This record gives sequence, structure tokens and C-alpha cells, in this order.
Amino acid sequence: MRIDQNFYCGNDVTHIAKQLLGKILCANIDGILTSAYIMETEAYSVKERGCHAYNYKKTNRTNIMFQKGGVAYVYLCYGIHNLFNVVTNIEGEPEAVLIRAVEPIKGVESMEQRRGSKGKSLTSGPGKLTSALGINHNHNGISLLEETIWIEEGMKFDEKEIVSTTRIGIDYAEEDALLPWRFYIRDNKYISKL
DNA sequence: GCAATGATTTACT
DNA sequence: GTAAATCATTGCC
Repeated sequence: MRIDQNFYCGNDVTHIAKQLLGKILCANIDGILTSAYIMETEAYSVKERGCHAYNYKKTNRTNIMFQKGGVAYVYLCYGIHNLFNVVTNIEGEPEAVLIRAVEPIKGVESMEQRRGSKGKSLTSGPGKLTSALGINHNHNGISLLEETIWIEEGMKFDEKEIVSTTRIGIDYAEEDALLPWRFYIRDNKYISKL
């Protein structure tokens, strides 16, 4: 069952980030259908420095996040890695959830082929899972209600199975780097770091 | 037009 | 654990 747009338009990005855990990320790219459970997310808000659109800074890159929730924001980092975000909140309030790790369900062989590796290194990181699912910057700005990339209802997790902690790789954000806005499923093999 | 810069990954000490 | 690689995109000149 696909998630409707109302889900993405909430004004509490951390709540949405937690809700996304256990849901199924599906992609139909290059004629190949792949799907995976979302196991790790991070929240990004306009109010903190970790976000590209911090303080409503509007550029060609962050335009996407100013849209209404329910679109994909794919950002190319370090010139190599595609990072997949889900834009949330209403138009004009840039917030997004970064998908950091997933657990493969369907199309595993295609993922292995795309990644050139297998096992837990397949999707245990934001740059890897996009590669595995076939997501690239061409998908920047597409709607999650279309037939290319979407999210379905998945597993439900108990609150106590969800771990919240500080985010990774944004040390430059100073005190905002301490916000416990990274969420993952306790004891899951596919999270990006221990 | 061009220099600066990472929401990471991978390999190495 | 730490460090270097790496290159498309961004933002400023």
C-alpha cells in the first residue's frame, strides 16, 4: 500500500523520519523493479546548519526542498555519491529526510550487479543504496507518487527498537551536529555505522 | 569562466 | 581508529 502525500506534508520532520523506518522504498528504474526496507534515516530542517537550505538559503540546488512534501531530493556529494532524500513539510518550508540505509527485498541480483559487490555492503550507506537501486541525479525532483520511485507501508517497529542519535559527516554544522536527528533500527545489519 | 567544497567511501596504520 | 581520494555542482568573479 503506497503512502499518500499527506504523510509527507507534516510539519515535524523528525516524526516523519521515524515513521519512515521499516517502510518499503521501491524503485522501478531501467525496467528493473527493486525494493528495500528503510532501516536508517536522518532529519534535516531549515532551522539547523546541517541542511543545505539552512536559514531559507535558496539556490538552484535547494529549490527542490522548498517544494511541497512528497518529492525526491537527490544530491550528488563528493562528486561521486548520490544521496537520496525525501522532501517533507509544506511548500516554502524546506525540510527533508535522508535515507541512509536500507535492507534489500526485491531485485537483489540487480543491486549486486550495479554495485559490483554483495552482502551487507550492498546498501549500508547513503551513497551505496542509491547506486544499488539505480537512483541518480536525474531523479532529482521527481514525485514519490509517480511510478518511478515510491514508498509503501512496511513493518511496524516498537518505539524502543528505534535508536535516535547524532548525525554523521556534518561536523561543520557545529552545535547542530549534536542534534539527535539520526534514527535507525536497533541491531540491524544494514545500518551504515555501528 | 573558474576555484572551492563536501549530508561519503575506501583503504590503510 | 585516522586519512586520503575524487569530481560534479555551487557560488562568486
